[in-house]
Amino acid sequence: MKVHNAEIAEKFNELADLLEIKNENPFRIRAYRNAARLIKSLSHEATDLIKKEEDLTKFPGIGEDLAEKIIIIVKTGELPLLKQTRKKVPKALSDMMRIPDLGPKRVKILYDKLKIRNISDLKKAIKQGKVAKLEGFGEKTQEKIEKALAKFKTGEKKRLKLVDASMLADSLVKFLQKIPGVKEVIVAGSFRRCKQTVGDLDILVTKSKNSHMMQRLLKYDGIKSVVSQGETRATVKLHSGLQVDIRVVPQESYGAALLYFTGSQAHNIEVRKLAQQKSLKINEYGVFKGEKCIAGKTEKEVYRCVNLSYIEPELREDRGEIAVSLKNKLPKLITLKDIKGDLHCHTNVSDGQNSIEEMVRAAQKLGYKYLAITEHSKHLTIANGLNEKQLLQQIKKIDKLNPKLKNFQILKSIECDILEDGKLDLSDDVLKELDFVIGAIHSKFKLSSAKQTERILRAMDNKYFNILAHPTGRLINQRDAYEIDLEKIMWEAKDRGCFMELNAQPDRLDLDDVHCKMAKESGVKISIATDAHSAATLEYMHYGIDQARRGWLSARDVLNTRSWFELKKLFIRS
DNA sequence: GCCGTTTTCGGCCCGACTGTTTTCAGTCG
Repeated sequence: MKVHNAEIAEKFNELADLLEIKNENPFRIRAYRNAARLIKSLSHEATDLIKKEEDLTKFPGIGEDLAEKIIIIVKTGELPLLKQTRKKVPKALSDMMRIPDLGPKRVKILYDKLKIRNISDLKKAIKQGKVAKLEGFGEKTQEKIEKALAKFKTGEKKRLKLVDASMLADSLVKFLQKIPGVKEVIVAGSFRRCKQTVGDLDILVTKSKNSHMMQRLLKYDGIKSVVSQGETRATVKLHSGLQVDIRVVPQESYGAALLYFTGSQAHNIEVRKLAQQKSLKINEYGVFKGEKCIAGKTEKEVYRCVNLSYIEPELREDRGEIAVSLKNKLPKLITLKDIKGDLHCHTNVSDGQNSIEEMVRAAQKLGYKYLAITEHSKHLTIANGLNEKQLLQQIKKIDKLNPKLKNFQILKSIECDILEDGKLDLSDDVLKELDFVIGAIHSKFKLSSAKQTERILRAMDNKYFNILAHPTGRLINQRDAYEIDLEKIMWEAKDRGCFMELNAQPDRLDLDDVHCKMAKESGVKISIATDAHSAATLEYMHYGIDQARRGWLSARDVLNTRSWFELKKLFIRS
């Protein structure tokens, strides 16, 4: 069985939890956590790197010992040190640390004094009022834990999709901006870094001295409860369950605060380490030389203090951006303005809502030069997929429409099903009449990785195949990616002159950021496409751009930053 | 456990808020 990066990371994280409860050296614990984070963010499976005998110690934070441990996990699926540690500290204590207000210290006290080994022990002890009597706990803490327990379910905390968080953020930001004395309001955190999902919102506010922003904030009708509230910081929960942290900072600290609250935490730590090396100190109020503040108004000047060129928020994940920025070699990231057209959308001929004409008008309004109409093919009956005859009719219709358009081209295409054996759903006789062909998997998601990979490679063997749509098939928070060897597919796509899609539907975002970077490294160009099923959703393009930027993509890495004239040549396979 | 114009030891990012304290530890981001 192949061990995935996420499983390796999980083992290191659990080990870190247990060692923390054992009160071990905090820096050793941090090393395990750093390693877990690093492994999760790798664009390659550790299993594959080890197979290729690559030296894992080249990654920052991985030394001889951790490299050896990763190899053991990959080879045996086990981490001996973790097994031993579980004998001294029960695994369930690590789960208990997920409960708010319970950290390693309190979990240890509960375990030592009350023999609490799991959640149900904890519930019992609270009922008997034993927890409140423990040193360092008290009535209020017991009450808080009791409340948290009522909601606590094991497993990952649900993160909101960026599109959903966006609606909640917009409305709150508008409310804050109307409060007298409030100057700037910006959502920082993972939202500003455009992560595909966000766990909470971090909102940064600057205001005049006499503004009673914090008091007025509590009048916002979206707030369900107040977790904490001070002069410069408040934490509230919205009715949707989303937690919001609001921080007030002085105007002169705006840049330093924005940098700090944008994160990621790992990125900030690296920046601060650089400062430390230069005997500077960076906190959310500025850059300090001794007592003296030497920068802080803008993010750019904070970065400059430690010899870094400005790093776009989407890159701040500690995935190598610091080292590249030191050399001033960061890529110029793609922007929405670079996009010249959309290469994937549906009309009411298959399962879309609008006519071709309506879709075209919407695309022109967005300033595009072309729009590809890509209906489903016949195998996808549920979506009114087209057969050969129907597709030929649509081709004719588009040929009639095109001469009437000024400075705009409708492209003839199809989102053709890839059948289980890797054949395409429509005959070559019709496919050859199209400007290009998108291939997609809409069935048999459960094939083995080897079979699914082979299926896609066979489809790409067809010389009319150009772009692989939503390559992993995942739906955020709903459906996992199907098992495929994406790295192999990318190399083979490059070989055949095929391309990958970044599907910009907010619940797909497929390829994701890490895979985009992998594609860039493989030399495969990407089509950022909305897969719009209505005129309005052609505007989802920016969600794709967000992830592309997180994947380090420049305009040249993306197909549809090109004119149709230039693009046409890339679609002709030799 | 990692790392090195402090290179094999001795450091390792930094501050706000809460509750339980009476000056601070724990948790969180």
